[in-house]
Parts: sequence; structure tokens; C-alpha cells
Amino acid sequence: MAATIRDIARHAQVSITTVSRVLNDRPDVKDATREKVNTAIKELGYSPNIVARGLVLQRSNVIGFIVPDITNPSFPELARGIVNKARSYGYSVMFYDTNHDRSVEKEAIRLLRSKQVDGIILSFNEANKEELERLRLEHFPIVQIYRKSSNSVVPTIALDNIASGYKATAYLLSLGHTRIAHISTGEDVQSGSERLQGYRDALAEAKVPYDEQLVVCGPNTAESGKQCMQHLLALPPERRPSALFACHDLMAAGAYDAIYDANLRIPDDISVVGHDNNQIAELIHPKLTTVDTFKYALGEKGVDLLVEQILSDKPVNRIVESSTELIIRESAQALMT
Amino acid sequence: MAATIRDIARHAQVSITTVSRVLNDRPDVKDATREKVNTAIKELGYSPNIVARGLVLQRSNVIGFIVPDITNPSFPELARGIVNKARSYGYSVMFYDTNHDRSVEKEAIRLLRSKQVDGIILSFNEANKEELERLRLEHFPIVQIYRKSSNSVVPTIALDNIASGYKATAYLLSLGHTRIAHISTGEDVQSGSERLQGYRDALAEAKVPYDEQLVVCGPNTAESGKQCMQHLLALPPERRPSALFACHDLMAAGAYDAIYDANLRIPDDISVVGHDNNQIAELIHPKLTTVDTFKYALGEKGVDLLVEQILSDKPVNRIVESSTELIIRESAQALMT
DNA sequence: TTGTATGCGTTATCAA
DNA sequence: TTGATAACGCATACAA
Repeated sequence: MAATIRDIARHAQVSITTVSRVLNDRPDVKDATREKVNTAIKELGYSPNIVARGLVLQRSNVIGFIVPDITNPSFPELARGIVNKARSYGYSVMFYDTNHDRSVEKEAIRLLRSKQVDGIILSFNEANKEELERLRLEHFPIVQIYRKSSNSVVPTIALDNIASGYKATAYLLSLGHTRIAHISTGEDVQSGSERLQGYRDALAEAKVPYDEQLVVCGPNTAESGKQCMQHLLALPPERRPSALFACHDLMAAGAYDAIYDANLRIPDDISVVGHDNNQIAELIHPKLTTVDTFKYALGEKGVDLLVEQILSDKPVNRIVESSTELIIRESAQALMT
Repeated sequence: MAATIRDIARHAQVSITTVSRVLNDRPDVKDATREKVNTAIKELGYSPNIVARGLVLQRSNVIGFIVPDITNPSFPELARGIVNKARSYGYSVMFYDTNHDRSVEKEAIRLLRSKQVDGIILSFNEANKEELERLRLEHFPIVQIYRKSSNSVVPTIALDNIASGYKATAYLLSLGHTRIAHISTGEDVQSGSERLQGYRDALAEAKVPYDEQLVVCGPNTAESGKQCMQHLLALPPERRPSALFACHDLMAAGAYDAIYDANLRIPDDISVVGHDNNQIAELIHPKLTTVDTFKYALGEKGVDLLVEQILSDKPVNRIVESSTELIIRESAQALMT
């Protein structure tokens, strides 16, 4: 049985109030008594019960973190940023992986609140609107990752996907490419539709006509990236792209596969630019030119935004956008004419 | 302010005891009263404070999970197995990433215990012996991942690395290779030394002499895998390997790089087998033949082992070994003679 | 079948 | 500078 504050009090011949004072570094304790208490703490190997403390202080110093799938390559780094930053604030992180299941998302929220977390950082698969709205109405501290829900005002950390899609496309244009294909997760996925918008903006600015045959959509998996690319390679030669912008590195990796299967070379025959700068970008061959999204920093900013809400009494309704940066590696080159 | 059991009692005109009975599905409540209480719960949107419940029941239904680096590709899947299995047992998971820092490991344990977790699953970078021993002496439920500490008896979930190293090597031997190189994390890392042992066992069984020039060591990173491979390719032609077994997929991916830089082809010029079957194995080209370690299942087994300790009064000192399986893809082929 | 009273480990109020 | 006592939200022994 672990020692309690009462055991320390008895052992040091003082009241539990005094022990509590020592534990919380209060000034109004005589040095001699403080000493007595501290040795008792050492002798009994006492460690305070933070849960009981939380009960009276009405805060747990725990935050929740809910993701749809931690094996999605964007999340581990984000998670790291979150737990480390949280630790620096004195918060622990309770973690849920919902496997994209909406009912699990609901359950996770319910459980986290039952466990009295002080706030929740979450990335919901589809904007699970009702849940978020309910939390917002209660002024429960919450931070949404990535998704800027258009008509809601949940505090969010997000990317400027339009700008990053523009950057990737503009880079390919600067290399002389005009037939630039785009593999996208489609209009239904917010990040996908935004990156597509950036792609279109860049084309428009360069006065390159938008060719809808060059835009193929599928879910964010390598397999789907491969299929999309196969689709593009099946176009008649004169319509075929000389470059590709894939809206996720994972899809770019799948596209590599299709390109190799067609006995084409990267970047000699086709240039590829990805998005996200996941670990795999440096592992596939040739190393993938892609857009870094600074996920670790994004996680840190998420914690900042959450803690701000926890400490503030007035509602915080802010969207924090994180910057992105094109990382030039080996998968794109100037168009040979 | 969230409603409490007392609010429900008042609202339903019953005692808090009765409310508690309803909450815990006790049979000794008249249906009519149960109804009254339940509607009160609905009306006030009440959700029980599990932390307070934990204080009296002396358990939190939370387990801790400590990893050195969640971005290491083996961990996300393991984490998934753990949180999902834990959820099925009614446990939440408090997560720490120590960034390989020993002092953070210590702090994480201290914090988790202060937060009254019922048990901890951890993977310590080096066997942080003292900490583990202390926990074991207190009969605090704990499960160690991967590392079988030789002289301690901390419950562990591990891999049979000798068998898996043997499997990988035997496969290359069966393809006719005799000059099989091995990229290893070295004798200092337990998994590395065990896989090396399996490699040697397979060679010995096939009566292929062990050539220490063919074994190169480095840390588990792609960069180090590349350097190791460069080292091997620098051998005089007659001593050069026709096949490679890398003890981690990440190092195999690095080796790919060195092989491509040397203008050699995989598997035509050199066959490669990795270990771990991480996501990247299917993304690099050609797809990597490797050994699957069933990380999700391993996480589940870890939770089983931990919950067994939590529920049992007698100490559990068991090492659970998980099986491994060779996954044949495209990176190895029969030796051309 | 229901309610009263006590305690889980801690902090805060107030008095000494 | 110290201590007695009442909370925090809940479960439970015991009484009614």
C-alpha cells in the first residue's frame, strides 16, 4: 500500500496541512519542519496522489488526444510534438486511436470527459459536427487538427493547403512542365480540395489550361496512388503528363510503383512532387521532392492553443495556420525538350 | 459546472446511494426509481466522474505506455494494438514519448504512478535496470516490450529474434546465395545480437563459413544502413556479397540507396531481405522481402499480460514470445550462376 | 428497496 | 508558523 500524506504527517509528527504546505512549496513553513517532512517523504518513498489533488483542484493536468489512425504517417510526429509540449506545461496525454470509427470517436470523448481531462486535441475523420458543437457550447477546451470546418468556429491548427498546393505546382511549372497531373484525395476531403485549388491557381497564373483528364482522385493510400498513376499512364501519348503532383507522399510512393511498372524513369521520364514530407519521402528512390508540413511544430502549436483555452475564461476562437515549405530532393527535374 | 451524483439525487428526489446503485447497474432498485434516476441523468446530461470513483475504488482504469520514440516505424502499430485492446478491457492509455532520454523515462514513471495508473507498458532504450527493479519489487504491474533483460524477471513481450534471423538467412541460402552479408545494430543491442545469432546459426547449419567482413554494424537508421552497404560494396569483387540480410527495414532502405548509387540492381545484382515488415517495406522499390513481427498482435498481448498482473494477486513473471513470419516480396531472387 | 454516514487522498479556509 | 476541519465526487457498510 502506497504511503499517503497522512502517513507522512504521522511519521514527521506534524499535521497533514503542514505536509501539504511542504509539498506545494509554500513559504509559511519553518525550515526545521520542512526538513522533518522532507526526510519523512524520503524515508517512506512517498509520492503524492495527483488524482486526489485533481479532485479538489478541479483539474487533472491531463489532456486527451484522439486520432483516426496513428499508423497514418503524419500522426506520429504530430503526437510527439503534442506529448513533449504538453509535458513542458505539466500535462500528461491520454491517447485514443479510433480507427476512423465514428462511434469510437464519440465514446472516446465521453470517456475522456469522464476521466476529467482538461481539454482535448482531436482529428476527426469527418467533421463529427454534433460532438464538436456540443463541446464548444459547453466552452470545453478543444483543438481540432487539420480540418477547418467551414461553418463552425472550433479552435483549429491547420495548414495553408492552398498555398502549399500552389507551391508544389509552381515548382513544376518553373521547371518547364506544362502537362502536370494531379493525384488528389478529391473534393470531399478538405485538404485534398484545397491542394487541388492551389494546383489550379498555379496553372491559371501561368496561363496553363486546366485539363481535367490530368486530375485523378482516390483515397490516401499507396495502392490508390498506384491506380491513379496507371490511369494517367493509360492516356494517349500526346495527352500524357510529364510531371505529377500527388497530394500525399503515400500516394506519390504508389505512383512510383506504377511508373516503374511502365518501365519509365523518375525524374527522367516523369517528375514527381509529393506532399507532407513523411519519413518515406527520404526512403523511396529517388528521394521525393515534397512539401514539408512541420508536423512536430504543429503539435506544439496545438498544445499552446489548448492550454490558452484552459487558462483563459473568455472563449478562444482562433485558427492557427502553420507554414509549409517545399523540400527539393531528386524526383523532379527540368523538362527535356 | 458539470452535474454531480448529488444533483441527480436531488433532481430525482432520491438519495445519492440510490443514484450510485443505478449507475452501477445494481439489481436492488425498484424499476420506477431506476426510471426516475435515469431521466434525471438524461435531463442534466450527467456523466460520472471516473476519477472520483477511482479514488474510492483504488484503481484508475488507466494504463501507462512509454516509448523512446513514437516515430520509430515499429511503434505506431504496436501503440494501436495496445490502445484498442486496452479499450476493450475498459482501460484508457496515458502516453509518453521519452525521446530516448533516461531522465525523461524516470520522470514519466514517476508521473504515471502519481497519476495512479494501474500498470505500465514500456520500452526502455537501455534497460533502465534500477527503475524496473524497483517497480518489480513493489509488485507494480509492468510489461516490458521487446527487451528480454537477461538477469531480471520483468514480464516481457518479445520476439524470437534468433529464429527470425535464422529464417531470413535460411531463405537467402535456399536461393543459392552463400556470400550473404548482414547489416546489424550490433552486439550491444539485444535484438541485433540475437538476429546476428540467427544469421550465424543458419550459415553454420548450411556449412557456409562465417565471414566477419560481411557483417557491418551501425545504428538503426536509413543513413547508417546506407553507409554499411557502401562499406560492403567497397570490398574486392570476389569477396563482395550476392545477398544482404538487414536487421531492420529502415537499414535495408538505406542499403537500397547505396546499391542504386553503385548502379547495381535489386534483386538482379544483389538480393535483399529486411526485418520488421514496416510500412516502408511495401513502398520502396522493389518491394522488400522481410520478416513480419506482428506488432499489432504484440501490443494486444502486452495488454493481456499487463491486465493479468493487475487482476492477479500473485506475481506474474512471464515472457511472452510472439511469432514472426517471412514475407516474400520482390527484393530477393535465386542466385544466377 | 432505500437512506445515512464514512472514507478515498488531497487542498483550502479559518482559527489558534 | 501550525493545525482542525470541511470540501471534491463517488462507493459502500450498515441501518431502517
